[in-house]
Amino acid sequence: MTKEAKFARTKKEKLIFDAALKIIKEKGFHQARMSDIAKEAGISYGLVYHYFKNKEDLFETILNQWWGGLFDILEGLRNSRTDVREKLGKIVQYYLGTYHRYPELVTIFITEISRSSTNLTPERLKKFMKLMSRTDAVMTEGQKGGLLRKDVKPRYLTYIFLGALETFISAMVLVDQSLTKDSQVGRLADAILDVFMNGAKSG
Amino acid sequence: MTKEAKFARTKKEKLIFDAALKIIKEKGFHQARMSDIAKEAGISYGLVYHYFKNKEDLFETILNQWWGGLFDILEGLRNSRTDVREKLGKIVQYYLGTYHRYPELVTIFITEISRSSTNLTPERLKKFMKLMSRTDAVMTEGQKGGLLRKDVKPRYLTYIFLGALETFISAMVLVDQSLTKDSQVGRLADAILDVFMNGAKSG
Amino acid sequence: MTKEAKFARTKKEKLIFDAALKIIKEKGFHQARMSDIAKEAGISYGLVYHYFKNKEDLFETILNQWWGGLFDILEGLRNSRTDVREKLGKIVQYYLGTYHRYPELVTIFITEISRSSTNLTPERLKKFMKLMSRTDAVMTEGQKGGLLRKDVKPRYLTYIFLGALETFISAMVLVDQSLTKDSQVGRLADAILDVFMNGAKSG
Amino acid sequence: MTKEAKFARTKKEKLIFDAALKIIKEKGFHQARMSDIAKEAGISYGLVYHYFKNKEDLFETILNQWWGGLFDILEGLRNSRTDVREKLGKIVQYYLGTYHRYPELVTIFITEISRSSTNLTPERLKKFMKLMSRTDAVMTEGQKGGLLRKDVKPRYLTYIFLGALETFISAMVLVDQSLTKDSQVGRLADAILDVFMNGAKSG
DNA sequence: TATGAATGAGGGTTCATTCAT
DNA sequence: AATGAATGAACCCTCATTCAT
Repeated sequence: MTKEAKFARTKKEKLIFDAALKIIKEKGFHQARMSDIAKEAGISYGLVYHYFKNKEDLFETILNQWWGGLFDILEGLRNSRTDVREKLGKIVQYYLGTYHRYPELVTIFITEISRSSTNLTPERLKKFMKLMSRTDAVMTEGQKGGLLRKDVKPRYLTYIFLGALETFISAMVLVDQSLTKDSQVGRLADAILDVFMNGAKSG
Repeated sequence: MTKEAKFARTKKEKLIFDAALKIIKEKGFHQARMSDIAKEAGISYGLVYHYFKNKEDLFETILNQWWGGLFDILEGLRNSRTDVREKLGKIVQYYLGTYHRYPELVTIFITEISRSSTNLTPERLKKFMKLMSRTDAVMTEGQKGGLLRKDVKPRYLTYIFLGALETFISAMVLVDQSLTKDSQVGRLADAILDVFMNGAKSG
Repeated sequence: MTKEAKFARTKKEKLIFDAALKIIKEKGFHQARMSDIAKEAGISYGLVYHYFKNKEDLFETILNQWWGGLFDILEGLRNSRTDVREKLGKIVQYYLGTYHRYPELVTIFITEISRSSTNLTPERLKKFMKLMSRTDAVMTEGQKGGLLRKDVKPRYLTYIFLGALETFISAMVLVDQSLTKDSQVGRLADAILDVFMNGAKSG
Repeated sequence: MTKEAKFARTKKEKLIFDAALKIIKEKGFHQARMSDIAKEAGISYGLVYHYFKNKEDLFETILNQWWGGLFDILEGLRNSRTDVREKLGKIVQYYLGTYHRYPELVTIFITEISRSSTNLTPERLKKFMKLMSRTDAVMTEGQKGGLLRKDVKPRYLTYIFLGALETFISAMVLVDQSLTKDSQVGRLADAILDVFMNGAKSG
């Protein structure tokens, strides 16, 4: 089952979805105009409202696309026996992998949600907090298992880990770098993880 | 010379500046209304235009306040002989110290600029790139001096370092945590730096 | 010949008609949406256009249903030899009787047409004027026959008579009162007529 | 204190108020467009929103103008010792007098409120019910004092009285009749009252 | 300096109507 | 007959900016 199957019941819906993705990435949530999206999708203005209740609904659909996949991953980590590094690797892979196929989706998440408190409805904050606490759990588990240092709060490790990961991606966005090969994705994931685990220090 | 002196030629100007800071933090750049800012400042909205050319000008002034201080620090690092860790510490201190005194300013920078490509005018992108390359230089220097690992591109180290730092702060913003004591600032700075340098791994 | 037969050539047509009646009563002419009507009728909204040219046509059909019956009555009064009170009684009975069977139809007539100049197309005004002049004729006849006072213009008597009648009904609508028994209708008709003829004064 | 003083704090407000009155009379509440009102008032679109929060607020202001005066009258009747006929006369005079000076205001009340259940918000229904019960009280008092017949419910008398009055006026509106002389107002009032009290019957 | 009235270009949303299937 | 996707003209409301006082 592809990711698209989750939301795109019709071809037009997918068309609008992708157009919205592009426009929001360019202009941000608030600046994205419905008319821009319609034009980008090559359809009439009113048709957007045929498929989505309103702007908010369209945006929520987009975000849920991201959150859905992410929570699937996080859920999978809960009962998994793999070690911390591998678990964090799964998270990195979700970010990078999704960026590989849906660059705009990841960009929107990072720039419009992960940071901007402006767009944080209570509903969104709740999801965000869930991401944090799930990652915390991985960190705590790592500390208990003796793999992660105990002198730093798990929440702080979460901040640093996710921050490194997200900024990495958003910086790539700025210079419009795309991940065209799967090997690239793997190497980047390793770099991020390795620096997080072993530090930037040499030796 | 105080930071205020750089821009606040008059008391009213400072009043507007601070009001804008607060409103932009709450609502974001685009959502911040001039009338909100005027109301917050306790003046008529016509007067804002007496002191600032327009919305853009007001926002640019605010951002320059941040950039000015940051570039002062980065400039100071160029010819300094201190080691890498200390140099990065200076950057961390600028972020945290400014957050201590001007929480909104740092928040705005991180949420509205550092990530959001939406607000990136060419002018702003230039400044952003300068921050990147200056930090790159520190990393490169660290690699040459044998202090930083050489198997990761300096630019990548920059991403990870700044990302960890910025997300740390923006996450604190979300939970509305403030840094009331200088000792807190120091400890946080150490934690961030230590994890960046030595990694999250125990032992 | 039933009233329905006048317009409802098909079952679907009747379905739409009744749905429109209900929706218009609830929301008024302009606020009634074609989609509401279709949904109420349980059909697709495209089909409404198969049976009625457009919104205006549908509404006109509804109003003609009312006017048709009313003019039948009024026509019957022209050459009738019955006295004034009985003639006015026939009018009252048409209003109350139709309200009994088609509450919405009467409501719509009173609220959307009888009063509101908003919805008055020249066509409708013409019909309205016809009602007035026909009632005038009854009043004039009553004056000539010595049954009605001559010191008040027939037109004024018409205003007062129809006004009392219509407000009576529209007020009942407000409190959602329905006429479930024929005896009720008769009593109400008597009350209205009696007050109109003999006045509210005691004795 | 003039009626205008109650609402029109500024000249522009009055300008908008009068323009709205005219447009609403012509098109009805829902069909009245803010742009029409602005154009009619000879001002820019946005200025309407400077003086009135929104369409609803503007319309409410207009209706309160009517209700305010009417309730003043009704309140005055409560403790008054004058007889029923005179009390009802006061009500008639308020309607006709206001129509004399503000034809649109009365028209709007009758066509858009008194009848149309479409526009009846709970707030408005409350006011409407107050009018009814206050008039009921006058009728009841008349019955107790032996002046009005007791075989008809007070509420029914209210319906007939107000209905006659309102239809009288709305019919005048239809034929665009205006009351230019005060003497006309008095004579009409007498006619309505006399028919209501003594009936249409001759002798 | 200071005020807030005034302007008008947008942008979100609704809904009657058409039309391909 | 029947469906509902598709269109686009309206219409409400916001808000940056200007300007007379």
